Amino acid sequence: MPTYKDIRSTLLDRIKSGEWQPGMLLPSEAELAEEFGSTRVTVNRAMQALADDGFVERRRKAGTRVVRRLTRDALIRIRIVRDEIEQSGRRYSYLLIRRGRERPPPGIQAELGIGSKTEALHIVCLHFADGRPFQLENRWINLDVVPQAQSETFETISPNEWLVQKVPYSNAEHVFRAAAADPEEQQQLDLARDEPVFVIERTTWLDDRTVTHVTLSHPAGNFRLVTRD
Amino acid sequence: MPTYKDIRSTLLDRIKSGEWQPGMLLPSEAELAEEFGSTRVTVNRAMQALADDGFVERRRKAGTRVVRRLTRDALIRIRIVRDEIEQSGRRYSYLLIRRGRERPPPGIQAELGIGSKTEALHIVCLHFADGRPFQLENRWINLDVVPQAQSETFETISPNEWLVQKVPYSNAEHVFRAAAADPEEQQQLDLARDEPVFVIERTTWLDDRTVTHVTLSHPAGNFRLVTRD
DNA sequence: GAGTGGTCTAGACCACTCG
DNA sequence: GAGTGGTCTAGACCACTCA
Repeated sequence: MPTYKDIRSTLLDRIKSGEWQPGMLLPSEAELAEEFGSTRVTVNRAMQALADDGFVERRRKAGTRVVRRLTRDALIRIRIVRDEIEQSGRRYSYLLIRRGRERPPPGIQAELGIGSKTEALHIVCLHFADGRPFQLENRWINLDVVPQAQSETFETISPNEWLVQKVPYSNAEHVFRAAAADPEEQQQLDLARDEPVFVIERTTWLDDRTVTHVTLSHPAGNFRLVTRD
Repeated sequence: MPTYKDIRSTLLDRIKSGEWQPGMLLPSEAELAEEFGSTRVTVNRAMQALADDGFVERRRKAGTRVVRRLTRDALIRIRIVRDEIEQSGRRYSYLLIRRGRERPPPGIQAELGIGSKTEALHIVCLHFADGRPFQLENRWINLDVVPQAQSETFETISPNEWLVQKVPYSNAEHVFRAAAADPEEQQQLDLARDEPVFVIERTTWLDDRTVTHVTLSHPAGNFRLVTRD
Protein backbone atom coordinates (compact mmCIF):
# COMPACT_ATOMS: atom_id res chain seq x y z
CA MET A 1 0.00 0.00 0.00
CA PRO A 2 1.73 3.19 -1.17
CA THR A 3 2.18 6.16 1.15
CA TYR A 4 1.56 9.67 -0.09
CA LYS A 5 5.32 10.06 -0.35
CA ASP A 6 5.51 7.02 -2.62
CA ILE A 7 2.80 8.48 -4.78
CA ARG A 8 4.49 11.87 -4.82
CA SER A 9 7.72 10.24 -5.89
CA THR A 10 6.08 8.20 -8.66
CA LEU A 11 4.29 11.23 -10.03
CA LEU A 12 7.47 13.29 -9.89
CA ASP A 13 9.33 10.64 -11.86
CA ARG A 14 6.72 10.89 -14.59
CA ILE A 15 7.25 14.63 -14.70
CA LYS A 16 11.04 14.47 -14.66
CA SER A 17 11.20 11.75 -17.28
CA GLY A 18 9.09 13.82 -19.64
CA GLU A 19 6.21 11.34 -19.68
CA TRP A 20 4.11 14.20 -18.34
CA GLN A 21 5.27 17.30 -20.21
CA PRO A 22 5.02 20.88 -19.02
CA GLY A 23 1.50 22.18 -19.52
CA MET A 24 -0.05 18.71 -19.50
CA LEU A 25 -3.23 18.01 -17.61
CA LEU A 26 -2.84 15.27 -15.01
CA PRO A 27 -5.50 12.67 -14.26
CA SER A 28 -7.96 13.67 -11.54
CA GLU A 29 -7.39 12.68 -7.95
CA ALA A 30 -10.16 10.11 -8.21
CA GLU A 31 -8.52 8.41 -11.20
CA LEU A 32 -5.10 8.36 -9.57
CA ALA A 33 -6.59 7.00 -6.34
CA GLU A 34 -7.96 4.10 -8.34
CA GLU A 35 -4.63 3.55 -10.11
CA PHE A 36 -2.66 3.46 -6.85
CA GLY A 37 -5.32 1.55 -4.95
CA SER A 38 -5.55 4.23 -2.30
CA THR A 39 -7.92 6.93 -1.20
CA ARG A 40 -8.45 10.30 -2.78
CA VAL A 41 -7.23 11.95 0.43
CA THR A 42 -3.86 10.25 0.08
CA VAL A 43 -3.49 11.24 -3.55
CA ASN A 44 -4.51 14.76 -2.57
CA ARG A 45 -1.72 14.88 0.01
CA ALA A 46 0.81 13.83 -2.63
CA MET A 47 -0.44 16.33 -5.19
CA GLN A 48 -0.40 19.15 -2.66
CA ALA A 49 3.20 18.34 -1.85
CA LEU A 50 4.06 18.58 -5.56
CA ALA A 51 2.21 21.87 -5.78
CA ASP A 52 4.09 23.21 -2.73
CA ASP A 53 7.34 22.31 -4.42
CA GLY A 54 6.29 24.14 -7.56
CA PHE A 55 6.06 21.17 -9.93
CA VAL A 56 2.33 21.37 -10.63
CA GLU A 57 -0.41 23.97 -10.51
CA ARG A 58 -3.84 23.08 -9.29
CA ARG A 59 -7.18 24.78 -9.81
CA ARG A 60 -10.59 23.56 -8.86
CA LYS A 61 -12.56 22.32 -11.80
CA ALA A 62 -9.62 23.03 -14.13
CA GLY A 63 -7.55 20.24 -12.62
CA THR A 64 -3.82 19.82 -12.11
CA ARG A 65 -1.19 20.72 -14.70
CA VAL A 66 2.57 20.34 -14.93
CA VAL A 67 4.08 23.79 -14.48
CA ARG A 68 5.91 25.43 -17.37
CA ARG A 69 9.20 26.39 -15.80
CA LEU A 70 10.40 29.81 -16.80
CA THR A 71 12.25 30.34 -13.56
CA ARG A 72 14.63 28.45 -11.42
CA ASP A 73 14.43 28.83 -7.67
CA ALA A 74 17.56 28.70 -5.61
CA LEU A 75 17.62 28.57 -1.86
CA ILE A 76 20.38 30.42 -0.13
CA ARG A 77 21.12 29.68 3.48
CA ILE A 78 22.69 32.70 5.09
CA ARG A 79 24.27 31.91 8.43
CA ILE A 80 25.16 34.27 11.20
CA VAL A 81 28.60 35.44 10.22
CA ARG A 82 30.26 34.06 13.34
CA ASP A 83 28.88 30.57 12.59
CA GLU A 84 29.93 30.81 8.99
CA ILE A 85 33.50 31.57 9.96
CA GLU A 86 33.74 29.05 12.79
CA GLN A 87 32.13 26.30 10.75
CA SER A 88 34.91 26.64 8.20
CA GLY A 89 37.48 26.08 10.95
CA ARG A 90 38.64 29.66 11.22
CA ARG A 91 38.82 31.83 14.31
CA TYR A 92 36.16 34.52 14.62
CA SER A 93 36.70 37.96 16.09
CA TYR A 94 34.70 41.13 16.16
CA LEU A 95 35.39 44.86 16.37
CA LEU A 96 32.95 47.70 16.95
CA ILE A 97 34.00 50.75 14.94
CA ARG A 98 31.22 53.29 15.49
CA ARG A 99 27.92 53.42 17.30
CA GLY A 100 25.59 56.37 17.66
CA ARG A 101 22.15 57.89 17.24
CA GLU A 102 21.88 59.74 13.96
CA ARG A 103 19.39 60.99 11.44
CA PRO A 104 19.82 58.55 8.56
CA PRO A 105 20.27 59.67 4.94
CA PRO A 106 17.07 59.77 2.84
CA GLY A 107 17.52 56.32 1.26
CA ILE A 108 17.79 54.69 4.67
CA GLN A 109 14.87 56.74 6.01
CA ALA A 110 12.73 55.29 3.27
CA GLU A 111 13.92 51.76 3.98
CA LEU A 112 13.20 52.12 7.68
CA GLY A 113 9.88 53.87 7.09
CA ILE A 114 10.64 56.68 9.55
CA GLY A 115 10.20 60.46 9.37
CA SER A 116 12.96 62.80 8.25
CA LYS A 117 13.60 64.08 11.77
CA THR A 118 13.64 60.73 13.53
CA GLU A 119 16.93 59.32 14.73
CA ALA A 120 17.99 55.73 14.33
CA LEU A 121 20.85 53.70 15.74
CA HIS A 122 23.80 53.54 13.38
CA ILE A 123 26.43 50.88 13.89
CA VAL A 124 29.55 50.11 11.89
CA CYS A 125 31.58 47.05 12.79
CA LEU A 126 33.97 44.47 11.40
CA HIS A 127 33.98 40.68 11.47
CA PHE A 128 37.31 38.88 11.15
CA ALA A 129 38.29 35.36 10.11
CA ASP A 130 41.66 34.31 11.51
CA GLY A 131 42.38 37.96 12.19
CA ARG A 132 41.75 39.08 8.61
CA PRO A 133 38.79 41.31 7.73
CA PHE A 134 35.95 39.20 6.39
CA GLN A 135 32.87 41.40 6.50
CA LEU A 136 32.21 45.10 7.05
CA GLU A 137 28.77 45.62 8.59
CA ASN A 138 27.02 48.98 8.24
CA ARG A 139 23.69 48.85 10.05
CA TRP A 140 20.73 51.08 10.90
CA ILE A 141 18.32 49.95 13.60
CA ASN A 142 14.80 51.37 13.90
CA LEU A 143 14.48 52.43 17.54
CA ASP A 144 10.69 52.70 17.27
CA VAL A 145 10.58 48.94 16.80
CA VAL A 146 13.53 47.80 18.93
CA PRO A 147 13.96 50.45 21.66
CA GLN A 148 16.04 48.05 23.77
CA ALA A 149 18.88 48.52 21.30
CA GLN A 150 19.60 51.91 22.90
CA SER A 151 20.91 50.34 26.07
CA GLU A 152 23.15 47.82 24.32
CA THR A 153 26.73 48.90 23.62
CA PHE A 154 27.48 46.23 20.98
CA GLU A 155 31.05 46.14 22.18
CA THR A 156 31.12 42.41 22.83
CA ILE A 157 28.10 41.12 20.94
CA SER A 158 27.58 42.01 17.29
CA PRO A 159 24.25 43.59 16.30
CA ASN A 160 23.77 40.58 14.06
CA GLU A 161 23.62 38.11 16.94
CA TRP A 162 21.89 40.51 19.32
CA LEU A 163 19.01 41.03 16.88
CA VAL A 164 18.56 37.32 16.23
CA GLN A 165 18.07 36.83 19.96
CA LYS A 166 15.66 39.72 20.40
CA VAL A 167 13.69 39.37 17.18
CA PRO A 168 13.92 35.73 16.19
CA TYR A 169 11.22 35.50 13.54
CA SER A 170 11.16 38.34 11.07
CA ASN A 171 10.84 38.61 7.31
CA ALA A 172 13.67 39.80 5.13
CA GLU A 173 14.55 41.01 1.68
CA HIS A 174 18.04 40.68 0.29
CA VAL A 175 19.87 42.37 -2.54
CA PHE A 176 23.14 40.93 -3.81
CA ARG A 177 25.44 43.05 -5.91
CA ALA A 178 29.04 43.66 -6.89
CA ALA A 179 30.62 47.08 -6.60
CA ALA A 180 33.90 48.91 -6.68
CA ALA A 181 35.04 49.49 -3.10
CA ASP A 182 34.44 52.89 -1.49
CA PRO A 183 37.24 54.42 0.62
CA GLU A 184 35.96 53.05 3.93
CA GLU A 185 35.57 49.53 2.53
CA GLN A 186 39.00 49.81 0.92
CA GLN A 187 40.58 50.68 4.25
CA GLN A 188 38.64 48.54 6.71
CA LEU A 189 38.63 45.41 4.57
CA ASP A 190 42.30 45.89 3.68
CA LEU A 191 41.57 45.33 0.01
CA ALA A 192 44.03 44.68 -2.78
CA ARG A 193 44.19 47.37 -5.43
CA ASP A 194 41.09 47.35 -7.67
CA GLU A 195 39.59 44.52 -5.65
CA PRO A 196 35.82 44.91 -5.76
CA VAL A 197 33.40 44.04 -2.97
CA PHE A 198 30.52 41.60 -2.84
CA VAL A 199 27.64 43.35 -1.11
CA ILE A 200 24.60 41.91 0.62
CA GLU A 201 21.92 44.38 1.64
CA ARG A 202 19.25 43.12 3.97
CA THR A 203 16.07 44.77 5.18
CA THR A 204 14.21 43.04 7.98
CA TRP A 205 10.59 43.53 9.07
CA LEU A 206 8.39 42.53 11.92
CA ASP A 207 4.76 42.77 10.82
CA ASP A 208 5.30 45.47 8.19
CA ARG A 209 7.47 47.58 10.49
CA THR A 210 11.09 47.73 9.42
CA VAL A 211 13.43 46.52 12.14
CA THR A 212 16.78 47.12 10.51
CA HIS A 213 18.62 47.73 7.28
CA VAL A 214 22.17 46.47 6.89
CA THR A 215 24.88 46.55 4.24
CA LEU A 216 27.41 43.72 4.45
CA SER A 217 30.53 44.15 2.31
CA HIS A 218 33.04 41.38 1.62
CA PRO A 219 36.35 41.29 -0.20
CA ALA A 220 35.54 39.71 -3.55
CA GLY A 221 38.62 37.54 -3.34
CA ASN A 222 37.42 35.45 -0.42
CA PHE A 223 33.66 35.47 -0.59
CA ARG A 224 31.18 33.36 -2.52
CA LEU A 225 27.56 32.60 -1.82
CA VAL A 226 26.63 29.01 -2.58
CA THR A 227 23.27 27.55 -3.26
CA ARG A 228 21.93 24.12 -3.82
CA ASP A 229 18.31 23.79 -4.85
CA MET B 1 -14.45 25.27 13.02
CA PRO B 2 -10.82 26.11 12.24
CA THR B 3 -9.08 24.82 9.13
CA TYR B 4 -5.54 23.50 9.31
CA LYS B 5 -4.41 26.79 7.84
CA ASP B 6 -6.12 28.69 10.66
CA ILE B 7 -4.40 26.48 13.18
CA ARG B 8 -1.06 26.86 11.43
CA SER B 9 -1.49 30.62 11.50
CA THR B 10 -2.43 30.70 15.19
CA LEU B 11 0.53 28.54 16.16
CA LEU B 12 2.87 30.65 14.04
CA ASP B 13 1.66 33.80 15.78
CA ARG B 14 2.59 32.27 19.11
CA ILE B 15 6.05 31.54 17.81
CA LYS B 16 6.55 34.94 16.22
CA SER B 17 5.26 36.80 19.26
CA GLY B 18 7.73 35.01 21.47
CA GLU B 19 5.04 33.25 23.52
CA TRP B 20 6.65 30.04 22.36
CA GLN B 21 10.38 30.65 22.44
CA PRO B 22 13.04 28.86 20.38
CA GLY B 23 13.77 25.46 21.86
CA MET B 24 10.42 25.22 23.61
CA LEU B 25 8.42 22.01 23.57
CA LEU B 26 4.97 22.46 22.06
CA PRO B 27 1.86 20.72 23.37
CA SER B 28 1.17 17.34 21.77
CA GLU B 29 -1.13 17.01 18.79
CA ALA B 30 -3.80 15.48 21.00
CA GLU B 31 -3.75 18.42 23.39
CA LEU B 32 -3.89 20.98 20.60
CA ALA B 33 -6.71 19.09 18.90
CA GLU B 34 -8.71 19.46 22.10
CA GLU B 35 -7.85 23.15 22.40
CA PHE B 36 -8.94 23.91 18.85
CA GLY B 37 -11.93 21.60 18.93
CA SER B 38 -10.70 19.66 15.91
CA THR B 39 -9.19 16.30 15.12
CA ARG B 40 -5.62 15.25 15.62
CA VAL B 41 -5.28 14.77 11.84
CA THR B 42 -6.07 18.43 11.26
CA VAL B 43 -3.57 19.58 13.87
CA ASN B 44 -1.03 17.21 12.35
CA ARG B 45 -1.54 18.84 8.95
CA ALA B 46 -0.91 22.27 10.47
CA MET B 47 2.19 21.16 12.37
CA GLN B 48 3.63 19.45 9.30
CA ALA B 49 3.21 22.66 7.37
CA LEU B 50 5.14 24.52 10.07
CA ALA B 51 7.83 21.86 9.97
CA ASP B 52 8.06 22.14 6.16
CA ASP B 53 8.56 25.86 6.52
CA GLY B 54 11.32 25.31 9.06
CA PHE B 55 9.65 26.83 12.12
CA VAL B 56 9.47 23.67 14.21
CA GLU B 57 11.23 20.32 14.43
CA ARG B 58 9.31 17.15 15.12
CA ARG B 59 10.43 13.80 16.40
CA ARG B 60 8.34 10.88 17.45
CA LYS B 61 8.12 10.47 21.15
CA ALA B 62 10.27 13.58 21.67
CA GLY B 63 7.54 15.88 20.43
CA THR B 64 7.62 19.17 18.56
CA ARG B 65 9.98 22.03 19.37
CA VAL B 66 10.42 25.57 18.11
CA VAL B 67 13.55 25.67 15.97
CA ARG B 68 16.55 27.69 17.10
CA ARG B 69 17.32 29.81 14.05
CA LEU B 70 20.96 30.13 13.28
CA THR B 71 20.37 30.63 9.60
CA ARG B 72 18.15 32.64 7.41
CA ASP B 73 16.91 31.15 4.17
CA ALA B 74 16.39 33.34 1.17
CA LEU B 75 14.72 32.22 -2.00
CA ILE B 76 16.08 33.58 -5.23
CA ARG B 77 14.05 33.28 -8.38
CA ILE B 78 16.33 33.25 -11.38
CA ARG B 79 14.48 33.83 -14.62
CA ILE B 80 15.59 33.02 -18.11
CA VAL B 81 17.57 36.08 -19.10
CA ARG B 82 15.27 36.97 -21.97
CA ASP B 83 12.26 37.01 -19.63
CA GLU B 84 14.12 39.04 -17.09
CA ILE B 85 14.93 41.71 -19.63
CA GLU B 86 11.53 41.77 -21.33
CA GLN B 87 9.68 41.79 -18.02
CA SER B 88 11.47 45.00 -17.12
CA GLY B 89 10.18 46.59 -20.32
CA ARG B 90 13.47 46.49 -22.21
CA ARG B 91 14.14 45.00 -25.62
CA TYR B 92 16.02 41.70 -25.68
CA SER B 93 18.56 40.68 -28.25
CA TYR B 94 21.10 37.91 -28.51
CA LEU B 95 24.45 37.36 -30.18
CA LEU B 96 26.40 34.12 -30.59
CA ILE B 97 30.13 34.81 -30.29
CA ARG B 98 31.76 31.37 -30.46
CA ARG B 99 30.64 27.79 -30.66
CA GLY B 100 32.79 24.69 -30.94
CA ARG B 101 33.83 21.30 -29.63
CA GLU B 102 36.81 21.56 -27.33
CA ARG B 103 38.60 19.79 -24.56
CA PRO B 104 37.66 21.84 -21.51
CA PRO B 105 40.24 23.09 -18.98
CA PRO B 106 40.73 20.87 -15.89
CA GLY B 107 38.35 22.82 -13.62
CA ILE B 108 35.52 22.44 -16.09
CA GLN B 109 36.37 18.76 -16.69
CA ALA B 110 35.88 18.17 -13.00
CA GLU B 111 32.59 20.06 -12.95
CA LEU B 112 31.30 18.10 -15.93
CA GLY B 113 32.63 14.83 -14.60
CA ILE B 114 34.25 13.83 -17.92
CA GLY B 115 37.63 12.40 -18.81
CA SER B 116 40.60 14.54 -19.77
CA LYS B 117 40.39 13.61 -23.44
CA THR B 118 36.66 14.04 -23.87
CA GLU B 119 35.39 17.00 -25.79
CA ALA B 120 32.49 19.15 -24.74
CA LEU B 121 30.50 21.85 -26.47
CA HIS B 122 31.78 25.31 -25.63
CA ILE B 123 29.56 28.31 -26.30
CA VAL B 124 30.16 31.99 -25.66
CA CYS B 125 27.34 34.43 -26.26
CA LEU B 126 25.96 37.80 -25.25
CA HIS B 127 22.53 38.93 -24.07
CA PHE B 128 21.55 42.55 -24.61
CA ALA B 129 18.97 44.81 -22.98
CA ASP B 130 17.94 47.72 -25.23
CA GLY B 131 21.03 47.04 -27.28
CA ARG B 132 23.44 47.29 -24.36
CA PRO B 133 25.37 44.26 -23.11
CA PHE B 134 23.61 42.77 -20.09
CA GLN B 135 25.07 39.32 -19.62
CA LEU B 136 28.06 37.43 -21.02
CA GLU B 137 27.38 33.69 -21.07
CA ASN B 138 30.28 31.22 -21.13
CA ARG B 139 28.92 27.71 -21.25
CA TRP B 140 30.13 24.10 -21.47
CA ILE B 141 27.64 21.40 -22.39
CA ASN B 142 28.28 17.72 -21.64
CA LEU B 143 27.66 15.94 -24.95
CA ASP B 144 27.45 12.56 -23.23
CA VAL B 145 24.25 13.72 -21.55
CA VAL B 146 22.79 16.01 -24.22
CA PRO B 147 24.09 14.74 -27.59
CA GLN B 148 21.35 16.63 -29.45
CA ALA B 149 23.23 19.83 -28.68
CA GLN B 150 25.71 18.94 -31.44
CA SER B 151 23.18 19.56 -34.17
CA GLU B 152 21.97 22.90 -32.80
CA THR B 153 23.76 26.01 -34.08
CA PHE B 154 22.58 28.33 -31.26
CA GLU B 155 22.55 31.18 -33.73
CA THR B 156 18.94 32.14 -33.10
CA ILE B 157 18.11 30.45 -29.81
CA SER B 158 20.35 30.88 -26.78
CA PRO B 159 21.69 27.74 -25.08
CA ASN B 160 19.84 28.92 -22.00
CA GLU B 161 16.43 28.61 -23.59
CA TRP B 162 17.32 25.58 -25.65
CA LEU B 163 18.37 23.62 -22.56
CA VAL B 164 15.26 24.55 -20.61
CA GLN B 165 13.20 23.06 -23.42
CA LYS B 166 15.25 19.88 -23.72
CA VAL B 167 15.96 19.24 -20.04
CA PRO B 168 13.10 20.86 -18.13
CA TYR B 169 13.61 19.38 -14.66
CA SER B 170 17.17 19.29 -13.49
CA ASN B 171 18.93 20.14 -10.26
CA ALA B 172 21.34 23.00 -9.97
CA GLU B 173 23.96 24.57 -7.79
CA HIS B 174 24.77 28.26 -7.95
CA VAL B 175 27.73 30.30 -6.84
CA PHE B 176 27.47 34.08 -6.67
CA ARG B 177 30.57 36.21 -6.52
CA ALA B 178 32.07 39.57 -7.39
CA ALA B 179 35.25 39.84 -9.42
CA ALA B 180 37.42 42.27 -11.30
CA ALA B 181 36.64 41.97 -15.00
CA ASP B 182 38.93 39.91 -17.22
CA PRO B 183 39.84 41.27 -20.66
CA GLU B 184 37.05 39.44 -22.50
CA GLU B 185 34.41 40.60 -20.02
CA GLN B 186 35.84 44.11 -20.15
CA GLN B 187 35.47 44.21 -23.91
CA GLN B 188 32.25 42.31 -24.53
CA LEU B 189 30.33 43.92 -21.68
CA ASP B 190 31.65 47.36 -22.61
CA LEU B 191 32.58 48.06 -18.99
CA ALA B 192 33.54 51.36 -17.47
CA ARG B 193 37.11 51.54 -16.17
CA ASP B 194 37.52 49.50 -12.97
CA GLU B 195 33.91 48.36 -13.12
CA PRO B 196 33.74 44.88 -11.58
CA VAL B 197 31.43 42.08 -12.67
CA PHE B 198 28.76 40.18 -10.79
CA VAL B 199 29.18 36.52 -11.63
CA ILE B 200 26.72 33.66 -11.36
CA GLU B 201 28.12 30.19 -11.91
CA ARG B 202 25.63 27.41 -12.36
CA THR B 203 26.13 23.67 -12.60
CA THR B 204 23.14 21.60 -13.66
CA TRP B 205 22.60 17.86 -13.23
CA LEU B 206 20.20 15.26 -14.42
CA ASP B 207 20.32 12.28 -12.07
CA ASP B 208 23.92 12.82 -10.93
CA ARG B 209 25.18 13.40 -14.46
CA THR B 210 26.30 16.94 -15.10
CA VAL B 211 24.45 18.52 -17.99
CA THR B 212 26.15 21.87 -18.20
CA HIS B 213 28.30 24.40 -16.41
CA VAL B 214 27.86 28.09 -17.15
CA THR B 215 29.43 31.34 -16.05
CA LEU B 216 27.17 34.39 -16.36
CA SER B 217 28.91 37.76 -15.99
CA HIS B 218 27.10 41.06 -15.56
CA PRO B 219 28.27 44.64 -15.36
CA ALA B 220 28.11 45.46 -11.66
CA GLY B 221 26.54 48.83 -12.40
CA ASN B 222 23.27 47.45 -13.70
CA PHE B 223 22.80 44.12 -11.99
CA ARG B 224 21.33 43.14 -8.64
CA LEU B 225 19.81 39.90 -7.49
CA VAL B 226 16.76 40.37 -5.29
CA THR B 227 15.22 38.01 -2.83
CA ARG B 228 12.14 38.06 -0.72
CA ASP B 229 11.47 35.23 1.68
C1' DG C 1 -24.55 22.97 -13.65
C1' DA C 2 -21.05 19.88 -12.99
C1' DG C 3 -16.49 18.51 -12.16
C1' DT C 4 -12.45 19.34 -9.71
C1' DG C 5 -9.73 20.20 -5.72
C1' DG C 6 -9.85 21.53 -0.38
C1' DT C 7 -10.76 19.96 3.88
C1' DC C 8 -12.91 17.74 7.99
C1' DT C 9 -14.07 13.77 11.11
C1' DA C 10 -13.63 9.32 13.42
C1' DG C 11 -11.18 5.56 14.22
C1' DA C 12 -7.31 2.91 13.46
C1' DC C 13 -2.63 1.01 13.13
C1' DC C 14 2.16 1.76 12.69
C1' DA C 15 7.02 3.53 13.57
C1' DC C 16 10.03 5.57 15.89
C1' DT C 17 12.66 6.86 20.00
C1' DC C 18 13.11 8.44 24.65
C1' DG C 19 13.73 7.16 29.32
C1' DG D 1 7.27 0.19 27.58
C1' DA D 2 4.89 4.06 26.52
C1' DG D 3 4.16 8.33 24.35
C1' DT D 4 4.56 10.92 20.29
C1' DG D 5 4.20 11.79 15.52
C1' DG D 6 3.08 9.57 10.60
C1' DT D 7 -0.25 7.94 7.85
C1' DC D 8 -4.39 5.46 5.96
C1' DT D 9 -9.43 4.75 5.12
C1' DA D 10 -14.26 5.89 4.38
C1' DG D 11 -17.49 9.04 3.85
C1' DA D 12 -18.84 13.60 3.68
C1' DC D 13 -19.55 18.48 2.54
C1' DC D 14 -17.84 22.62 0.65
C1' DA D 15 -15.77 26.09 -2.68
C1' DC D 16 -14.35 27.36 -6.60
C1' DT D 17 -14.46 27.93 -11.62
C1' DC D 18 -14.93 26.35 -16.22
C1' DA D 19 -17.94 25.71 -20.07
